[in-house]
Amino acid sequence: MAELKSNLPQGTLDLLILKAVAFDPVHGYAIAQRLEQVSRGVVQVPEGSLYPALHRLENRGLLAADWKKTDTGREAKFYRLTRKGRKQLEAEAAGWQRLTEAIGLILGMADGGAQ
Amino acid sequence: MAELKSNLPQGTLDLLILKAVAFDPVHGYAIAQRLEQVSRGVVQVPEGSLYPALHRLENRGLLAADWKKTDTGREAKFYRLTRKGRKQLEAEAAGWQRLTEAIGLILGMADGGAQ
DNA sequence: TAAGATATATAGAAGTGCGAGGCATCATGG
DNA sequence: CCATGATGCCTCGCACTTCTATATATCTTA
Repeated sequence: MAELKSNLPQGTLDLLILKAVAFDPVHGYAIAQRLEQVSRGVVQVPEGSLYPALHRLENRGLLAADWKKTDTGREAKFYRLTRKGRKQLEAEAAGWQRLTEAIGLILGMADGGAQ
Repeated sequence: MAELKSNLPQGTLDLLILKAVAFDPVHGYAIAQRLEQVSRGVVQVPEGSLYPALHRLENRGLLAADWKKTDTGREAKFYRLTRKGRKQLEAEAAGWQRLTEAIGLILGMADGGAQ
């Protein structure tokens, strides 16, 4: 069994959370599930990473939260994007794309070809 | 000026260094320049990140180093991939691709469609 | 009443990146 | 002859994030 766990690079989790919340208010537990589902299990978010990240984003004013009832009738903290958070999401998404393109260039370097 | 500094996500630097060294032995200073050039300036590697990373990779047995003379006649530490390092590079490159695809799926989620 | 899924939270450990500094050599030009 | 800038290596310590482990509580089902 090789390493099937795909640890998220530092800073990436915030972007994913912002994106997961962008559509409609969701509570933490569901965010993790949503990310895992959409990424087909590649992205996994342990709770010890998720909740500190949510509080971080809330403190920075990128997320806001309200307590509501879930479908199952339990109280849960539903997070939503603030205006600032949406802006941040756009910026981070663009930055991510720039970065992946740049790294793509590097990984595309010939390493067996000529020079 | 917005944030023009492109911080590398944690763990990515190792991959880039391994790749930069994969073709031929290079010394640290040149690795940073190579990465910056190929990525068109998006990836920047400060020395405070570079040298600790090189030592890390050497200690893990992924890189090996020899002192040689550069074109300019100066002594420099040339790093090369070990067999283990090459294997690691392949694994990390594959992992990176899996990850970017997964994140691509997430970022591709509709968030502004309805409502 | 026990188990398992749902749901939130914190503490501590571990790892990484980066700024700031220090050292040394070589080429250039005043 | 000496100052400057580019080359080239290195370490210290802060800051930040992630993960493992743990604690708590509710609801459903058996």
